[in-house]
Amino acid sequence: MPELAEVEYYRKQWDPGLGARVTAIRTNPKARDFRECDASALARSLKGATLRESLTHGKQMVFKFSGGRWLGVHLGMAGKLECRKTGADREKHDHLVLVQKGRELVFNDYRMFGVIRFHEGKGAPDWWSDLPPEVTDKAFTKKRVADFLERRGKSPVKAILLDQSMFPGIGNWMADEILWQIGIFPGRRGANLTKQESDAIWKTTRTISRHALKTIGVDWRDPPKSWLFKHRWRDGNACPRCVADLRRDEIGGRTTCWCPGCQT
DNA sequence: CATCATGTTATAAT
DNA sequence: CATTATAACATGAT
Repeated sequence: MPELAEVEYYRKQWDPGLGARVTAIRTNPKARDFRECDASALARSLKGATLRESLTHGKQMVFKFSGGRWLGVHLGMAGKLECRKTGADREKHDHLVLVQKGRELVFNDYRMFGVIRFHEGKGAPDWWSDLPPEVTDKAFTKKRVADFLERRGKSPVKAILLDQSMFPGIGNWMADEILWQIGIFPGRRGANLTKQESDAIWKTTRTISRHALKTIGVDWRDPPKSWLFKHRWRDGNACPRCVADLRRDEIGGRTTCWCPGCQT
């Protein structure tokens, strides 16, 4: 479910635990989410540590603890973070629970496409420090986007927008929204886009990301009704901007919603 | 029972 | 070798 704004929303769910010690850990070490780290070593190390800070980067999150302990969380397709009061019911797919006084910080992920990472050491781990510039950052430039469209020239632009090495945090709904707002058909090949279209992808990626962070990212509030967002779920829904009915097709390996009237 | 889901990646194909 | 397409992952909703 989560793209960059949803990830920001979930990051904040653990804010009540900032400044507090972790008194105990519960893990489900068999969960696929632990395929990149040792769940029992993580549990041993985090017990007694204090949660200091949390950050997002695209779809990635990191929770920093006292003693140079770094907990990485990727929500995959169905992961979520919750803060529950002590004594709340345990749920079926709670795979990591950080117990604090009066509360529990829970990672729940029924599909187990998420990833938990852990690092102990002074500096940031590679999985955090080696990430590409965020799309809202100054370092995310028109030129980087233009060069990338060229390099991925044979791919449909929809697939290019989903590539996390250039567009960290962009997912299926945001990619559709970007192309719909500009009026580009998602199946167009990267190399066939004009300079104007490339610049528009750069700009619209940033405006949509910023707006989503200010709405969904704050309190799961819907983005503006004028966006494709709320209209994209059923084939045949009317385009909010023209008379055409929206279509859903598999483009770039993912179900894609687009408007045959607006996107060419 | 078959299909689909806001994600990533190992492997196959070009 | 570099890039692109496909299958697989695990579970639940429709």
